Amino acid sequence: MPRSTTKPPCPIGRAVEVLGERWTLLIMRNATRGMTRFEDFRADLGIADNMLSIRLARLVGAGLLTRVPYRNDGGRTRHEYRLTQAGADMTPILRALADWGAQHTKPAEPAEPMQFLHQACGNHLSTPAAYCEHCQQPVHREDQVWLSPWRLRTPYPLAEPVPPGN
Amino acid sequence: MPRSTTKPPCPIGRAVEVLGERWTLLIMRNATRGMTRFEDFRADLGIADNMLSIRLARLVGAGLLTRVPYRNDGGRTRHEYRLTQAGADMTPILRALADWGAQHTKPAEPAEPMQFLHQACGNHLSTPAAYCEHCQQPVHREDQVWLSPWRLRTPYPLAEPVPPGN
DNA sequence: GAGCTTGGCTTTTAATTTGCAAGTCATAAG
DNA sequence: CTTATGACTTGCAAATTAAAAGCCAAGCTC
Repeated sequence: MPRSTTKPPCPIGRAVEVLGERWTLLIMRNATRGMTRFEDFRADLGIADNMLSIRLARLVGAGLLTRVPYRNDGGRTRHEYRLTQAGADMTPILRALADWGAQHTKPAEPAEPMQFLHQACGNHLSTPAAYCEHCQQPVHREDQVWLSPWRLRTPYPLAEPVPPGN
Repeated sequence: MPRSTTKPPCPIGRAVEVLGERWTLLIMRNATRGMTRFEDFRADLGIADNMLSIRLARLVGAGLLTRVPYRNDGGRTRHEYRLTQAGADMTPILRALADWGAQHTKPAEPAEPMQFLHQACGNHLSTPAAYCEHCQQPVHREDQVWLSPWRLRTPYPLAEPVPPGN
């Protein structure tokens, strides 16, 4: 993988460089759920153990996870992998993936849907929508523009989807 | 890639099955920016053309993009790749990736930051936070719980990050 | 009007990544 | 004493990705 332009100016591209390898998002999902141990990741994901080693090392190197000793086996110290702040900050990404997956894909076997709840009251947390503080209102997709100054000095609208009927 | 459990009960896992291959997120980012043509994707991403063929075909098959004819070259019809509704619904994922990338990674060369604006007024759109309609307030990470019924019948809190000082 | 370029691919072959199996080392369990 | 567990590492096969070349029709170049 000769990453021609590493560390591109686009933050989405940079996020994908760190998070876009196979297994990485699933490891971070499990870590967010509270999983910390090598063997638990291996068993839950069904990932090959050498791959898991490499992925965990990369995530530690990238600062999303950190190795915390939890037992001393004679000469060898056992570590668990805990989220750093950068790792914890992935929750909005995971939430967005979950919402998309729930809306646009179906499980092989019917399953109860995943839910996101407010601990205090137990009610559902609403899907986060873009919000304009200035206008004090939510803004939907077709009313937002993006600005990527390294490509274009002016804001551009998002591509409109083709209407359902062809 | 012997995907042992395809179409898992977890919507994050299902989203990753569709979106998690190399290049896919970047193709969808560019499509969201209005890119539609094979040659433009190829040139912008630096992806090998055979890979691009395969990825576009998979995205069309998965219903995120659709092929729309735009020219008839004698025997051959040229198509462009346009977003479907499912593809357009990826904006929150891209937004979340951009926010994370902006906060936790740095470009090789300093660059003006990417911005998300309200077309009507030109002001910034705030980062979407989880919101509890019932309590009428935003809910931060440590006050939310997730429920994944196929794993556990009770809601679980999200893992806390280790504090910065080791 | 012969030749070059463009757009969108497909095919072949090479490099890289992933997966599987086995090995290691030290403590714990039976 | 034997087996199991946890967290790896190493070696090799299988799958995925990349690089390169080829194709085909239209359009443009001189």
